[in-house]
Amino acid sequence: MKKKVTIRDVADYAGVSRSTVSYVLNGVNKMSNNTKEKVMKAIKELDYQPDFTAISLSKKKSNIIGVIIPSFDDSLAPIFKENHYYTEILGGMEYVFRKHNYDLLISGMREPEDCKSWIQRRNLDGLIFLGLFPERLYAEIRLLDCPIVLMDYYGKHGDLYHNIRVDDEQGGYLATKHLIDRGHTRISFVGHDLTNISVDVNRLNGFKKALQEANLPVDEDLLFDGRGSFYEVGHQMGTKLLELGDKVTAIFASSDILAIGINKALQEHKKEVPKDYAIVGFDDLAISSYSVPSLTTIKQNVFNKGVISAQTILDIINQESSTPANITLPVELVVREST
Amino acid sequence: MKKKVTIRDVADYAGVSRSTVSYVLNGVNKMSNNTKEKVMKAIKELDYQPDFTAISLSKKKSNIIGVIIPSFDDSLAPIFKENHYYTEILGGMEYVFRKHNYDLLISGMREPEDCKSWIQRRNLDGLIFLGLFPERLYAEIRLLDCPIVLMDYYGKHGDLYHNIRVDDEQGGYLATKHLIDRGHTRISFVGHDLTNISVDVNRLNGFKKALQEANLPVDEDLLFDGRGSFYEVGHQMGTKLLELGDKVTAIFASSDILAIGINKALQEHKKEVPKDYAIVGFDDLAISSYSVPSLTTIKQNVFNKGVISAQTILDIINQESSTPANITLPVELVVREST
DNA sequence: TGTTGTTTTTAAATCCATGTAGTGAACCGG
DNA sequence: CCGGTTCACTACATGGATTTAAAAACAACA
Repeated sequence: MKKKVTIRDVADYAGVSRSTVSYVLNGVNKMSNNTKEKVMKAIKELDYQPDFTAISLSKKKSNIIGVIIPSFDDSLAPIFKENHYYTEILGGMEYVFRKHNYDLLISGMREPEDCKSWIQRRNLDGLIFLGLFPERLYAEIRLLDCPIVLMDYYGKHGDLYHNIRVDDEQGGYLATKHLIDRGHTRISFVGHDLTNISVDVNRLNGFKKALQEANLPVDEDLLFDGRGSFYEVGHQMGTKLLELGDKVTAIFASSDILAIGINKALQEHKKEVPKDYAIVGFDDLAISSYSVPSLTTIKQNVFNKGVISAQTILDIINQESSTPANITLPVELVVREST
Repeated sequence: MKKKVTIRDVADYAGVSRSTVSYVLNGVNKMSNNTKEKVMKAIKELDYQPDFTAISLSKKKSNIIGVIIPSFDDSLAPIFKENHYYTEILGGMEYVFRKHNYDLLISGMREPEDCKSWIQRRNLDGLIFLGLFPERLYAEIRLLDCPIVLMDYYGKHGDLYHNIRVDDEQGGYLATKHLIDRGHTRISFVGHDLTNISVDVNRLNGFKKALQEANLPVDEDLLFDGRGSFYEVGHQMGTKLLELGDKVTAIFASSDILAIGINKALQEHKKEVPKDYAIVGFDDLAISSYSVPSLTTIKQNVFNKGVISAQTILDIINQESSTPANITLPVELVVREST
């Protein structure tokens, strides 16, 4: 095991002081070309790799961003397993962070105190909250003294933070209007975790708006909501829908996984999609086009959402953006076989 | 912005030296109970959080494990997007690491040199290689002087590393035998990236073994292989299979996503599964049961694979395990609607 | 009381970089 | 040739912990 090459070795080898090496490395532009070359040569010949740990300690900056995802059951596994929305978004973040030499730390979260100590212990440069957390968390994290970006937050502390969302209401509207345009008048809405600050409420609002615009009644009996596994909820709701008989001919599900669960339940009961029931989902995850029939859905560019959240937090860190801003990304209807 | 509480503050507050605080914190058992209590009290009252960065620098240990995933197109996004195998496994790792106060850093990889410098810069305590990399990488990483765990590696450097796999050959065998038991004699194999050291080769071997055992010929024309997007490959191969007419009645796909692509293509051409074609996949990802029809598949406990790889690398770090060992986990046939 | 041995405690060096404050040399105009 | 400025570079303190080696405190015994 050979010893690690440090800045000191480079300095000695090049016959200069450590500060000089540091300056050359950090591009402080006042060294002579001669010295600069000597140092670069030494760095190359010794294969010197600066130590991020030492840099972090010295600069009080870790080049690490923490991403916090709500975990249940003390593990992220069920979320990773089912909700590909999260993993797709992480892909977008990783793409940006890698380019800027940042690393990405992922953690599930139990208590607000946990993220506080996580920041302090790891010297995190920023925190991205991905998903919906208990409302009191948003009050507490304000005190964290660390750049924060929220995603999909609709609660009352929204003005305090940078916030990336898509136009959920417009999405609900487009989905529902599409079904209406196809001639459907008895449309059901299936949501998940429909609290008053979730994305689903906004998708539901879009749903209602489209109905009203078409002078169709909003039948409360056709609105569904569930907790737990998205697929399971969809599957159960699909079965429930069947009991309603011809009171329903179309379904807007607030997420693709829900829609896929519904689709599965309907087909298990020998119903045909889209002949017997039309279904529209939301998200446009990869699996939506794999599905049989492929799923009409509201596409949100999840990858791009990850990219933008990453860029936003880097902007805050570099002081290029300071006043909290809501960024709302557009959505788009993608028509496939399920309608 | 209040200043961070350091070990020095704790020491002053408790009226002892910094070393004493450090000793108490690290459980070096030679302090008097009296001092111990004083220090603990100070820690609690000042809400002291030890700084991992400083600890890393001092101990040369970061409590961070790097997970390297093959990336194409300079981004992990396509992989995260499509191949849920990776994300499910990450869930298992995160579960273990969280319990042990380790964090998980994820990175795509381009060159072996990149991981070398990543380890050095971040002082990583261990590295897990998830997926298949160019063979020369496995020769080079041996020199890294850092605990390493491989997953799904079948190459010639296997003896040098701890290696977690499932019984791929047995899986291929079980899948194929199941199809044979169902009366199929003309069975096609669809693989992905079928190099001579991939998991797929072993699944193919199992496939061949089952055929031979049943005295069925191995028809090279029925063996397929593709590169790129799993779903796309499956979809293309599905279309190709149709051209073979009744030369094929059943398909064993070496991964669920392939199977789902095949299924989609077949159904687009009005073929019925399992009536016209029986399909068996491999992995048992969550989406396999969502699929229409739900997919018969070889279940590998992906979550558990993540758990075991995480535990293994922690064991190496804690010197509880030193000689490289292959761990082969069992697989299991899950029969669903597609056969 | 002095000697020896053990247990606690601490001062100071270390880990590896950054960055402030300061040094000496070259250069300038007068 | 002198005072002032600029330039190129360096010594050293700093960040927050660990850890070695040494000092202090205490105990036991003659």
